[in-house]
Amino acid sequence: MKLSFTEENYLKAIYHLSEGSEDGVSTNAIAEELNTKAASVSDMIRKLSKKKVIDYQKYRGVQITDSGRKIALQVIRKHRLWEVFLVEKLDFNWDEVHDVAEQLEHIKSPVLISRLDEFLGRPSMDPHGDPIPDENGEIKVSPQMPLSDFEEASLGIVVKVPDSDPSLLRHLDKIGMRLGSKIRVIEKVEFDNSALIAIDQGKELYLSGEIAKNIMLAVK
Amino acid sequence: MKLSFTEENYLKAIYHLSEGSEDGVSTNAIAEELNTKAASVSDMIRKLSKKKVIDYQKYRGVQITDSGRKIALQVIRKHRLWEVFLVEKLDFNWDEVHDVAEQLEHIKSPVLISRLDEFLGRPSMDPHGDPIPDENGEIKVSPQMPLSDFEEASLGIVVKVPDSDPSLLRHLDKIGMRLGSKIRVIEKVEFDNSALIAIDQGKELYLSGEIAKNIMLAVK
DNA sequence: AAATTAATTTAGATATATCTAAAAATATAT
DNA sequence: ATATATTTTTAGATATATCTAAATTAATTT
Repeated sequence: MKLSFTEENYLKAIYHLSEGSEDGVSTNAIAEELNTKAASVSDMIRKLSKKKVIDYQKYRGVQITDSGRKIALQVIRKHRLWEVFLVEKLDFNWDEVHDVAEQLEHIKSPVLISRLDEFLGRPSMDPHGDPIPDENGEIKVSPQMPLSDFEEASLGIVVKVPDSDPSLLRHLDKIGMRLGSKIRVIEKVEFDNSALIAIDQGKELYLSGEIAKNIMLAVK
Repeated sequence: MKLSFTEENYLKAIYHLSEGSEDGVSTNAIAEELNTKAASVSDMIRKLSKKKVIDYQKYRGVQITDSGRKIALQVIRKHRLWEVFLVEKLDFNWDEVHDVAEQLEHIKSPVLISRLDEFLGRPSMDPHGDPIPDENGEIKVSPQMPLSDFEEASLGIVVKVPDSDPSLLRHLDKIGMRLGSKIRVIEKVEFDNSALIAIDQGKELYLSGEIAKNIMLAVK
């Protein structure tokens, strides 16, 4: 199945919009996501439906099919692998990679992506902490544990912080730690369970054991 | 100046076709190069002419302008840098890279290519021995001629092979000839223009005149 | 349930790309 | 130099994409 650049983008948008809900995706939602008009979406929907990558009944929204989901996940896989390449190999900042990856994700080559994956050391997540689907479209939810359980010299990405405690969140904000932040645990202090960490390859600082217990990291 | 994928391909074709000759490039030649019809070429020519990347007078062929050449050379630069990446980093064979590079060359990003160039160690030629233009479109050339023009008992180094013909590249791979291979021309057969050569001071073998014409050697 | 509002589709308009066939211009041969 | 052949352009056809505006369907309110 060969899809155009635009068709792939529609499919990706539909995939993202259907995540977390069983309902069909509305025409208007797709139009908004892709900065286009509902009429254009209607046209494209009929086209994608004919290719069996979505299910569609008039006025009822669309559902992505298994084959459509597989394609969308391959595009997402490519996008995220390229992001890893840009950040790890070409020293892009993670806020600079999106637009380029948006182009690179549409390159068609049977071997390119598997070679790139290997070259990058088969990473499990992109620079923002999002998981990278495998060749079959499977997403492994990466194992995660509190920062306090990490060994010295290990890496993790912030995936969860307690949302119930404003004073903690304010502090995290102040030290520049947010969801997706890359954490390197440099040293663990036995005395008080505090830890010396580096955030996003930047400044080093000590974190109390109390805080470290409350920050969930995905193992990298 | 922002050109579409297709416009860039036209410009690249016109650049290649005008190399080595002062005459304008004919509509038919462009059509053949791009596997399209003369009528379509006429349309595109008017479009590119309006953008001042080519000069054009009806029925008189086209000449690439300085600004057009600059754009073409940037596309070529991108193509060749990506080829280096594919071969050096992703272990592609040099006969596998052309189609992928053909896609990658159209990725638009101000920083991507300079970062890639740096990552690859600012290479001066691609895996086929073609020179890589710099950011300003300058090409550094070394004196070279086809193997078929070499005298008996002369030496050369493989610097270029056509990147468009996988069957030739596969054959060269099989006989152990690659970029940088040291070639000694032992004997030239007048009858069919074939040549007896030695590769890297190793085994001797005959090369047809057809192949010899397509292999560029730097004079040693 | 009827009326109103919102969402979606359809119809038709506009723009673009690329083709075939015919016309026009140029090149070549006698 | 004229006739013939070739190349190139133009005109018109077809296909595609995307928009606006109108029509239709569904959802919400009263």
